[in-house]
Amino acid sequence: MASIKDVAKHAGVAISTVSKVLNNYPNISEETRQKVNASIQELGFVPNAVAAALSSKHAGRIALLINLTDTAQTADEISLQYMLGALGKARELGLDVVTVFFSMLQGKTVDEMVNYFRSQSITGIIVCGLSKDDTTILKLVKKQIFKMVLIDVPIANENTSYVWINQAEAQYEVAKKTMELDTIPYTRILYIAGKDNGHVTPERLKGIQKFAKDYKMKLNIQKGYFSEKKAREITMEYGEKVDMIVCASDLMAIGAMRACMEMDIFRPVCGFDGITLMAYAGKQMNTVKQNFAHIAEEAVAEMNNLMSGKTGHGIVLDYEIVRMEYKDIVK
Amino acid sequence: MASIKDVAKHAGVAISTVSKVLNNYPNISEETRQKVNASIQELGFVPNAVAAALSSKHAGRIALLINLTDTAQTADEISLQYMLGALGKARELGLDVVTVFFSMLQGKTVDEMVNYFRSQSITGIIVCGLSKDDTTILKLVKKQIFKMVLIDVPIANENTSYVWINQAEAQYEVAKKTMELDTIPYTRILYIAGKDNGHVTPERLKGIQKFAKDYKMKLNIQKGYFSEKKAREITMEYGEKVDMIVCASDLMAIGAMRACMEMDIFRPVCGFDGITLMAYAGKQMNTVKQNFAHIAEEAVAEMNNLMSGKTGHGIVLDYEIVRMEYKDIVK
DNA sequence: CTGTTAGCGCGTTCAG
DNA sequence: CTGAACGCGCTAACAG
Repeated sequence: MASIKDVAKHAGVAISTVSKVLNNYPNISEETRQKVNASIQELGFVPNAVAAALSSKHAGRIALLINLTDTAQTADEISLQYMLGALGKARELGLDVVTVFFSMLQGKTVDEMVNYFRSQSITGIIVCGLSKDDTTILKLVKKQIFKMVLIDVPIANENTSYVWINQAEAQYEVAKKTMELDTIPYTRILYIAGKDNGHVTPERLKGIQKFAKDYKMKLNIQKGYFSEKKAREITMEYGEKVDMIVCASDLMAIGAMRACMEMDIFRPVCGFDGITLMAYAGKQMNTVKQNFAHIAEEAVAEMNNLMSGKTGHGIVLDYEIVRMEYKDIVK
Repeated sequence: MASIKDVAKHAGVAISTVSKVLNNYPNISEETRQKVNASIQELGFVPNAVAAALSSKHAGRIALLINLTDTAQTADEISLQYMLGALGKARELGLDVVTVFFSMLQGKTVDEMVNYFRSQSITGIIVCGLSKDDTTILKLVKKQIFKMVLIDVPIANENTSYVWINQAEAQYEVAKKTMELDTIPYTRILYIAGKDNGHVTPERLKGIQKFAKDYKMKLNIQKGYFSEKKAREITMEYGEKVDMIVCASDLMAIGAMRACMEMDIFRPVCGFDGITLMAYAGKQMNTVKQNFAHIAEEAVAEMNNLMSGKTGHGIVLDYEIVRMEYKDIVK
């Protein structure tokens, strides 16, 4: 196992010189850089990330904090896509990532969390699925001890940044596209919202409210709590009295659609997220397709900026309005 | 940020004494042990995993290698459950885990993989979703450079071990339970197998073959490649001519069930794995429910054994035969 | 532009 | 049973 010392000996230079070449430091002559790189190649040397992390405090160990919502194992796709994007990008940027689930932090105080992350030499934290109920983690954000990038929670300052899509606009657009499928004018709309404690819920609500206003529609807002069953019950109760059902998540859209099918009525339903499960609803449905892997990639990139001393300014990414059905996914 | 040095000072002992307490070394008086533990509590000290990994070569940084099968985003639940179990148990045992997806290793040679893991100070690797096609990783196993624990691939020696369930027996049992739902004797059975390159496929096949033999049934074996669509096509072709359809995965069972519904025939169908999606098939179905999180926990525990110098002997875990339907999951 | 010298925080002999 | 001393592989001042 070749170490930096071996490379230095092989190239006939000092250890620190090798280190400087590795980290792209400025004051190195092109000649020695070549020489060192040649030795690195020859010995098949790969720098030891652990030692690097221990030595330089600034170095890039980051935690990927994932909130696995107990309500929906079927929405696991989202978490996994986050991870896929984040871990891939991190490796590309040479950052070491520790994956942490919310459940592993449960019951911990802010100080305990700080100790935990510090003990792991973690300096940056990316958070997926933060809700307003996670007060301890929100406190952690406010303390600004670590560089943090939040997904779907717009907070930005010197140590914090975020990545999300324009929720209000997306909610507006998917409703509009769904309405336009029909030529008959709609006048009544049922909106099944998420949880009050979600950061996206009020934004999406704004979107649908603007939509209802723009198109002069009567809006019935019900809380579905991102639950398939709740959405189903709401639809059973109000579905018949509206022209169209807009849901703040795919899972709820599935519940709503199932309710319609069971009542044997037809109402256009649309969802939000674009998970594969959507296709199992039984009928075609519109939804807002988010590219979660890409969102996570951008989050890591933004973390990299933050760690380089740049102030977070937040990143707004694109989405797509798509129409999904069973045959699309079964290949 | 309290370090081991602070703890030592606070407790009035040497650093090494604290270290010994932390690592449960024998020659420490109960009195000093108490004293040190008290200081640890008081200072909220958490050992720095990075420094520990650097210092002791044997120490526990392990990689969790996950194969995200491109075929089924909907089966993400399995991967995520593996991760949940593994990361939780690892934290409990004080092991540092690096999550790695197969896709990040694609195109790498064995030597490159070795370099990669070594550069991360990784000494143990847990592999989820290994197939016979992953020749490079199998070479890595044979080299025995790292301690490895394989899920569903029975290889055991000084540096390798595995965790799995009795595939043949489970396949037999789920078929039996499904048959017993009816009072009419069955004579023809359609088996939709997985991939030839899977390690579980031949085992499950053995199970169904024994079942067919024991109950004197005619067995039609078709390869479904774990594809929902393929299973659907197979069922379209052969479904009508059999009394019962046994599938080597839930996803294929869904495909088979959908085909039956479309052809408007009824045939009992059963699956394998117990993923939530199963409930979206449209009808009740039996399946083999595996506790993936627990499987992963055991894998980490076995890795811990391996790293302590114990020889791998493999671990066989339990499964459950369950009946799933939509209303079970919608809460 | 390059080499020397300290540590990072911890595990591990080996004297006492 | 305890503690001083050394080193893991690397980065980061500081000299030269």
